[in-house]
Amino acid sequence: MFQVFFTHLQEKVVLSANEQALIKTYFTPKKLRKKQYLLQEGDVCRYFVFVENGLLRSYNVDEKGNEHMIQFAWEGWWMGDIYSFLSGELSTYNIDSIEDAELLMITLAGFEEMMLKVPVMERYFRILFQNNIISKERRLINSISYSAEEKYTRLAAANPQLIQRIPQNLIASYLGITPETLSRVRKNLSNKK
Amino acid sequence: MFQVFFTHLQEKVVLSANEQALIKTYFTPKKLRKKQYLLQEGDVCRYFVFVENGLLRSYNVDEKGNEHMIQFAWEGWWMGDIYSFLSGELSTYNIDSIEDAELLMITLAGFEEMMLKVPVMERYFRILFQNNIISKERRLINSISYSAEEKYTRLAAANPQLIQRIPQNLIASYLGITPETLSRVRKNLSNKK
DNA sequence: AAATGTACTTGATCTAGATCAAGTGCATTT
DNA sequence: AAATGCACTTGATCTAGATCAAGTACATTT
Repeated sequence: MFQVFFTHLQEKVVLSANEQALIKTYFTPKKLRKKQYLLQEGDVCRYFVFVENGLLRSYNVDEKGNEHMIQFAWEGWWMGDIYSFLSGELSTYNIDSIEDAELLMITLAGFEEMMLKVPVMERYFRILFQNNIISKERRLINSISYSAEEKYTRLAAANPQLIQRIPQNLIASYLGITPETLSRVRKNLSNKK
Repeated sequence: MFQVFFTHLQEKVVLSANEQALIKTYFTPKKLRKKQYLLQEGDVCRYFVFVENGLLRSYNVDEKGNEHMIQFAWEGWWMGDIYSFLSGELSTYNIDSIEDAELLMITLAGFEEMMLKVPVMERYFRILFQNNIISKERRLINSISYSAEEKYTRLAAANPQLIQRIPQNLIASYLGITPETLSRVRKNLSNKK
């Protein structure tokens, strides 16, 4: 259950057996079936979760009922509404699973205590967040700078696994375009070849 | 020269006088005149910089010559191309100053050594990056979910200082809309009142 | 196996925002 | 003080992508 987790941690920091054992105690495993919610808007995000396997998504729903994909997370990724998690404010996010998933969950109290007891986790999260900023910044540049077709081809180039694994209508939403436009963009690209 | 800097640090972590003295040694002060470059595309981003005062911007320039604002940074903010800084790869970013600025610069070697010598800086940057993720995620949601008018009003609500301090054409670029559209949006909003 | 639902495609139309173009008012340079 | 150059505005037109609508193909439920 902690296999992917510790593999992922050890890619960024070195952990002793003692530290690993201690870290484990802060997490609660949880299984989530396809389509089940982990968080619904209006609730507080009480857990920051690591995905051992499976696939989750987070999204907002606007006044017209349209979903806007914020993030996808599969094996080795973290998921949550960090703002709500840290501040205790109500979340506007929905989080549910696209595929059956196994998760490791930590509360805010656990998160904070773990940092004090296992200081190397400060380093781990510093590096994790650092990388996250880089990818969010890229997505942002993509979003403000390019046409629908370019957004898609750049995403496909930077993140081919995402294209294979995520349904097309969710990719469209992730890019901020309609499913119809994405369908036409793809048709267009396949004709070009 | 380090006033804003240590005030900012102490908002997030506690530092002894010794730690402060040691931290200082890793930074080089620099003054940057209005319109001067700190980084040009094609160069490697050798410094991560803290803005003591003044105002910087980072942006990409696309094939058509259009600028796309990535970030603004004034007193108390950090600026750089984190990806290029950490990886040593060439940057696509340009960074220059909108207002005369005083900066504190650290190299990658300095950054890494500082983390080892003053471990509480891991915590500082973890918290800094954490907050940065929250604001980038908001900007991203704004970008994929809303109309030009909504993008502007939401930015103005979340970040009124930005509206006051940044020229309108740069705000337009930051939002991913044209200056003409932003001008019309503002006219429209002032008529509504 | 039938029925229902959902993802995706394709076509027709509409519209928000881009583009192009000209004009105004400041600020900076000479 | 004149001249040059931006930032911003306003108008006219164009277009990429949204919306609306219908049809097809799987997948899931009953």
